Amino acid sequence: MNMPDSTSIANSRAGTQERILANAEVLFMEHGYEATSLRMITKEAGVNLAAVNYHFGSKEELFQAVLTRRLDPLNLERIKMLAKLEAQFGEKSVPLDQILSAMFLPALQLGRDPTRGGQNFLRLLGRAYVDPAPFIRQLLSQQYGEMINRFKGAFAKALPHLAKEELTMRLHFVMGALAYTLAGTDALKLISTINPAQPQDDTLLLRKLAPFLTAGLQAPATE
Amino acid sequence: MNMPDSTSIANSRAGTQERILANAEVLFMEHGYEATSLRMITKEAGVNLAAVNYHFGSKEELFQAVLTRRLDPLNLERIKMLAKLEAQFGEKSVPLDQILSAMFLPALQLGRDPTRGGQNFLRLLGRAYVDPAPFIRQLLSQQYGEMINRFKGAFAKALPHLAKEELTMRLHFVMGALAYTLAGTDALKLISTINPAQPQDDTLLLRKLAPFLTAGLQAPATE
DNA sequence: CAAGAATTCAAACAATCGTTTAATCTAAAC
DNA sequence: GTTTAGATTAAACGATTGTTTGAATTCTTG
Repeated sequence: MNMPDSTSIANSRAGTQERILANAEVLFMEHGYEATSLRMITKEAGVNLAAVNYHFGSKEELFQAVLTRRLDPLNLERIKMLAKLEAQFGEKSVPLDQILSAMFLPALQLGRDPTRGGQNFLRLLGRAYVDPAPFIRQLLSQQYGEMINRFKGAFAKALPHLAKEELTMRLHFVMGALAYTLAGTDALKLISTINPAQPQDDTLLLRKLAPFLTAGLQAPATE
Repeated sequence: MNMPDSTSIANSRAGTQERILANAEVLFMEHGYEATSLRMITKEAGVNLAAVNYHFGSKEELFQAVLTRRLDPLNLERIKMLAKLEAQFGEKSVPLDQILSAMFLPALQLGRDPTRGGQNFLRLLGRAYVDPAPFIRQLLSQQYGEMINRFKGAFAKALPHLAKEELTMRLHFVMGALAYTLAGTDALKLISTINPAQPQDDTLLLRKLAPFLTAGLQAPATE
């Protein structure tokens, strides 16, 4: 009788599933995958311990669900944005800063939107980039594969002076700086003590990153 | 009677301690801190399980020992190299690429030297950069604090057009790209399939990174 | 309302974790 | 050779891990 939302599937299910996902996202971000126990998650979510295995199957599948829920739409958005730019510029190559903005802007918007995970998810993503767990590496490569290849083509067109191998490496550096930037407020404190009183402007960091990477990508090719 | 090496401390001790450190380095790198158990380490090292607690006190202290053993000399070398450059240029600022080389060259040499941990340790270090564990974050900040501040001064002198905050962020990006580059051969495969047959030239990656970062650091300041 | 599927629940599962204990062994000191 | 401190060992500690079970409960469907 009660129908809290308009989904066609059972809604009592959506309630606990959503609570698990939301709390797992935060806890995985704070402590990492291995150091986060299912008991921490279920306790924080206010659901029974067995609920994770019932709804998701295993801890690994839960992590996968946490990641793909946000990552799939994000990467689709990026690809759509790039496609629009490519259509707009036709035969000409899309300018470098606009390619980069197609990568960053969707992530920026997601970071500002708490209903889509916000900053929490971006940090979780940054962590996952360097997690050694094989199932995470495999998950990321299949989640990112298509998006990266599409962008790689656009970059190659915009940077014709670069050999294919060198371009690959530079994209690697771009991803690294991006991942590291997303990964942590903590890490910032390592370099210097940024005024902790002033509210952290997360978008500022990413807006400063784009010019840095643009210049790096445009650097002359090495011999 | 038997004296296998010239250390003044008991040498049977140095044997197991060294075996533990060496194997822990590899395993921590492969699986991360949390996912590596003391039983994996002691079994691989061929020593008793209790040996870790006896010689190092705890798992955390073992990890600390693994890190500082390589990191202390590395950062000292970097500082010494920078000091030499600063003495050479006197009042003038040290050129940007030479500052960067003072950061990278010692790491490069360490990566090529298996007796100092080689590529294994560099990857472990890259992982530690983004590990959420508080004791790792604290350990790194006290290990890196002095070195980073010294280099920050040199960078500020070489890039007078940058506001202090912007410079801090750019150094953050530099560390990110470096950490990510060090962290993984795996991560490379995420971006593109680099010919797996050809033996991976680890130094190539770092030599390509320097021009990229130099250009990024020299980018005009944002408004 | 009754039948049945879907979900939640407390409890226990076997396995593994880091750490500690006390006995055994080694090797140098007197 | 005896003593003594240091190192290694097997075994067990209590706690926690992810997962499973079967009964209790809730919800949807006829």
